[in-house]
Amino acid sequence: MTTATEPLFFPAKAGRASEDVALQIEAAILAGRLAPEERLPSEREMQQQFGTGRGAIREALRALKQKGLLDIRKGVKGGAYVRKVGMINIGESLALFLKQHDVEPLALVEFRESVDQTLALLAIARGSAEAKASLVAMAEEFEACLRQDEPDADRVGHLDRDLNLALAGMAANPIFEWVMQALQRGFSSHDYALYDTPRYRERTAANWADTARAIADNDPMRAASLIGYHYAMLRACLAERTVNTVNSPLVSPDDS
Amino acid sequence: MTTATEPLFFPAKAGRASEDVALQIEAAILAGRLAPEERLPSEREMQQQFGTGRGAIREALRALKQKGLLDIRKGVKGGAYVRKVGMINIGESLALFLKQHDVEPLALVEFRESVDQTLALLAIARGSAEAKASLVAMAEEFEACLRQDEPDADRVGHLDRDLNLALAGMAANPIFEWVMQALQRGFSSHDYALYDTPRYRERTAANWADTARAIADNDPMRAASLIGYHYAMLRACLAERTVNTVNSPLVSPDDS
DNA sequence: TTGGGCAAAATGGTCCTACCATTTGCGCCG
DNA sequence: CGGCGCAAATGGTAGGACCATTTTGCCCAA
Repeated sequence: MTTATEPLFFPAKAGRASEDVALQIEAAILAGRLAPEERLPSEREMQQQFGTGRGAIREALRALKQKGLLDIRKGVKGGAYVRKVGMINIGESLALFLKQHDVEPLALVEFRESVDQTLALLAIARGSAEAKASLVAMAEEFEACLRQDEPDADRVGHLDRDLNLALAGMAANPIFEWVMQALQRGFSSHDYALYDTPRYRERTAANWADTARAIADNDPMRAASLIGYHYAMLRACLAERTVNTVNSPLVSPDDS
Repeated sequence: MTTATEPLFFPAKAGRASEDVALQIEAAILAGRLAPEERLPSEREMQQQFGTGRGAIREALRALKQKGLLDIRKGVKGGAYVRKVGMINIGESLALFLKQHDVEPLALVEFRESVDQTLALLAIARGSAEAKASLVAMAEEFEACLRQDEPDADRVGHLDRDLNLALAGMAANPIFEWVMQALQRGFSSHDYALYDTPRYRERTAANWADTARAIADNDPMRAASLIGYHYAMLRACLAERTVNTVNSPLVSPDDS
């Protein structure tokens, strides 16, 4: 508490001033010296603290914003705010990857099946009774929603997403959550295909509910079997719409 | 071929000029209008094509560089070059995530074991005979390297990385390669712990070689068992260095 | 007293201009 | 013929001015 106005930033320099600035700010964030939701000094202030031009500051902030660490607002009370979350903008990286390589849907399905199988095991082993009950409730709500003649596509997508994330959360492993979060954007559009096809819709919904119950009942083999069935259906469904959707958007970047 | 000097970029826009510029360039890259290794116009040229100031151009380029789409060089013949690679800066995202949440190493181990098990199955099923032979050769070279009294840490790290990526490549699924690529940075530092401990070193090397042979012999159960053993050792090794390294760097960002 | 609207201040967004640093390549000189 | 250095191209930085947006609060009117 000796110095209330700790410098926090050193005058930086080395030809790559902007990178230096970015590194210092990032370090301050990761070290916790800048808490989430906290506001950084204004550009004109930092320009003096760093002893550099405003352009360098702006480029550093732009990079950190792109990196997902900052949130920049205009107007008085504006400025750079430290972003709280972490999982964000990962999905964007995967979306970019999918766009550049236009990877076939089956590869995505395959990967997700692998993750889901492990996830089910971990969820059974570590999920609390409440979490398991909640998962079953969600799955049954999902089932009810899909049984309707006119399912609300938005709601279906949301419930499906929540189900997957709930399952990932029960595994008590942040990496799985991270990957799941990243994958959501990329494959949700394919999952929708499953729900759009009436023939698969009911079976898929019932299967989800059965899977949730198997997890709640601590029956790993049954859960694995049901998950396998889910993806078998998804593969079949995708096979049916072979070259039908030649150039579907696949993923939609939302730059909010 | 009607217009040799296709405009390629529209003059744009008010308010969010830099974002607009970034979007146009990104779109041009993803649409293939800008090929990898191709060089964009100089900042001073683009500043005219876009009808904007140079600062806006620079901020856009900075964002795209951070995004992993561009590579910027100085001097004459310098400028912005479209990056060829695909796996881009995913690893950086994960490294950031690990730093922010300081996730325990065991979570990482757990996830990678899950991925590796699937990877081995896919490699057996899809890997060509040449690829399998190559994997065995690499594993044996790795083993030889680790048997030395004074293993070259750099070389060990490189070989370990190449082994993992080779395995991922044999799965013929870009997503697995993508994830593996992402995990390398965050994980390698822990793997090194295994190789630094003499007691585990030889066993680990031999185990890698055995695993490669099991894959080459199309023996999935044996491969699975060996992989399990690898991670059992890694867990034990990590357990031994419990709170010893309280605040180790874990991952080191290299902004080359 | 209270409500609404307007003005001022803070702050990011942009443009401009000049200059510095680095890299490449060409031409000059030995 | 060859090496060395200078000039041009280009990104990197500095500083200043102005615009756009948003918040705050003041002032006037009902």
